[in-house]
Amino acid sequence: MSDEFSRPPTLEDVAARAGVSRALVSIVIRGVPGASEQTRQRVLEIAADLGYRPDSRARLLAGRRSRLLGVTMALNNPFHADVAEGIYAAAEPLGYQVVLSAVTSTRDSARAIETLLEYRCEAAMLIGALVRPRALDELAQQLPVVVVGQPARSPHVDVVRAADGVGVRLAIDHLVGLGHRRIVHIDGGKAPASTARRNGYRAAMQRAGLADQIAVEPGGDTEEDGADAARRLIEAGLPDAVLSYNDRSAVGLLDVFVRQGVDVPDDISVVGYDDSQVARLPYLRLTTISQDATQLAELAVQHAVRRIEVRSGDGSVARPVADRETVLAPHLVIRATTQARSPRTTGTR
Amino acid sequence: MSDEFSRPPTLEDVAARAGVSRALVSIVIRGVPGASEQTRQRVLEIAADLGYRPDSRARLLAGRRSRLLGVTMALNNPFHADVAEGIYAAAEPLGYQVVLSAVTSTRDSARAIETLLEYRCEAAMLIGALVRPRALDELAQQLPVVVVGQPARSPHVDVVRAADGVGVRLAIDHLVGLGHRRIVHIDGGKAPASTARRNGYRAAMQRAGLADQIAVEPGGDTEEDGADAARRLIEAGLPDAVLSYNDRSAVGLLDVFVRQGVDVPDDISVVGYDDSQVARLPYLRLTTISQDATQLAELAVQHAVRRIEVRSGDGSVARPVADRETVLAPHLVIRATTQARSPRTTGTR
DNA sequence: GTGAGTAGCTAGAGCGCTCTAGTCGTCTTC
DNA sequence: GAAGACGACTAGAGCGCTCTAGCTACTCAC
Repeated sequence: MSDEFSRPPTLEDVAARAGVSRALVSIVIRGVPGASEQTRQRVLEIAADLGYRPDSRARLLAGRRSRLLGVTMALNNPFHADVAEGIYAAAEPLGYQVVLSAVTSTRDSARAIETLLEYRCEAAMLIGALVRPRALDELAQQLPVVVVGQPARSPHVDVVRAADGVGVRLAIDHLVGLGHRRIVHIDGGKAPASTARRNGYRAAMQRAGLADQIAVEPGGDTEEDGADAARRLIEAGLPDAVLSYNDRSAVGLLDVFVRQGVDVPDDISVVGYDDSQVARLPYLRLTTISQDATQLAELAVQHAVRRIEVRSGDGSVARPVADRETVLAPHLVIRATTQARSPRTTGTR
Repeated sequence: MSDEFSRPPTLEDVAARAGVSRALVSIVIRGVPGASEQTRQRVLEIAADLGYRPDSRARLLAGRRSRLLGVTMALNNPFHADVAEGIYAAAEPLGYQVVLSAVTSTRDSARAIETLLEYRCEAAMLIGALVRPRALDELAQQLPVVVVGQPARSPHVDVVRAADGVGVRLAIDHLVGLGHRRIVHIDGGKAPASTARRNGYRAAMQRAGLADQIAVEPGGDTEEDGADAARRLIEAGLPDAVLSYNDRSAVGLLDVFVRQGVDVPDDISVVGYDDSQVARLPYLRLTTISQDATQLAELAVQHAVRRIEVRSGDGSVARPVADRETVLAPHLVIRATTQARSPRTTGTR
């Protein structure tokens, strides 16, 4: 009873039981060629019988490569969670393992990154990284770095993100196609991508011949910001449609509209941004712009792996290294909050 | 340029530069006694200068203990995220590091647990574990296991969770105190804790002398389930108040109520369960029952550490081991969706 | 002056793996 | 039948740390 949990078996134990060398067991366990089918079976059986489980600390230490992909993320951010899920899914088929290091209120990103370095990850993937450019550069000197979901200043890191301008234009074109002309943009304020989205909105309106209709309403990235904007909009007279900085803000808009008797989409069309979980809620069904977290994740893993392999490849003839930055085209997800301007004349599809 | 990222410095490198032994540098880096203040400073300086960073793989392998706490969680679950944050916060002061292993759509809990074992964690903490009792028992034979947020069948694992019966009673007592009598429970269907909450509801109603008012409306754990229930409620005639299985279901209820012109809380009071992020949204302000993820996390870490230390302590005189299960009392969070039955006579506080 | 105690340091044996450089026996090839 | 190739296996040197045991020089009590 005092030995409730005994020391886990090692390669040595398996080797002894099988009457072969440690090295051979290692070969069998790793599934590499170099053992006869017969011994392979026997060793595998004994290993299973003993409950042998490779010790990843030792394995990592002894191997010349760790095949570890470090990922930092904010635990409470659903978008980060989606990307992280995608990274797991994309990394395993390529033979890489993922080390998650969370950024929380008691654990800043510097600490999270430190952990990745201590584990000797081969690359660091920073989701929505809140890292100072200087620190980013410094990190990039130690291992390949991929920033996911945001632009980054540093020329030494890879970036995988969605094109804000394109996303906004998709939304505007959709609304214009539905016959709307007075399309207001609810701004994101100080939030990361808001400048890009605001500029994208202006350009898209201009392109649609609606330069005279350009109207940016101050906002932010929370539901409350959206709700405030909605109240001002109602007071000032409703436009045809609204393009919100993000889904959260759009949810605030919708809430106020519903409570004030403004029907969406009969009275006004609303488009969000992000295609977060909330946009898909059956009672919300928000039309929005999707950043496709899964694809972002896939590309981010590709970037990371490419950098790793360039680095470990022979340095003599430098392989052509692809672009530092991959910008994805977001796409429009049409749900129930947008509709043609005058249902009577245009029909609702 | 071919050596863009050079091999990170080791203890050996620092020792050579400082003209001392590896062991002494180790002593300094770990901050344990055994070095003079003078050498300590010098070594630390050189280490910083070289950019030395301990290799956790080697450290883990060499030490007799890993001081690692393994945590499995569903990445996209906000409640899990809250608990994980709490675990990080509680573990570090005790000198334990956290290894996160995510459960995703491409990575089941067995795989997640496997990873924890390969890292030789000293305990496994399973948040909202979807693990078969048999597998749980098997796991518990290998290391201490703490299940967080859910009851568990196995007598060999620790459990830290909130008391559903108490939570429901708090909600009912609150509503009764506000003068409500016709209080309907929207059921959770097949969801984990729904039986406990349903029974708690019945008991609490009985206790309040409202046995004749007991009414359980079928539901589930999503917004849609809540919305369906709301529609049926409106058709059948509104009760005084509703206690929902969880916040998500309550959000569905609120949405339908608002759209149908039912005023909350004037016409009906609504109480959710979980105190998830959504309940706190400024435009929702849902009265709900909080499970206090932070405290759950703290207690879970305490359980884990206690088991670890009992195990590593001398097995001769078994230390008294506390209860396997800690059940926390949830508490009521009063927000804007509950109100006294008749504001005119009772006042709203 | 001797022995004990102590602070500050080092040597060296692991930890559980991977990987290189073999060895040994059997099969081909001309 | 000698040379070479190949498949199956082993020995042993690390990987970068921690930890025990021991060594040296210095202090102090008696």
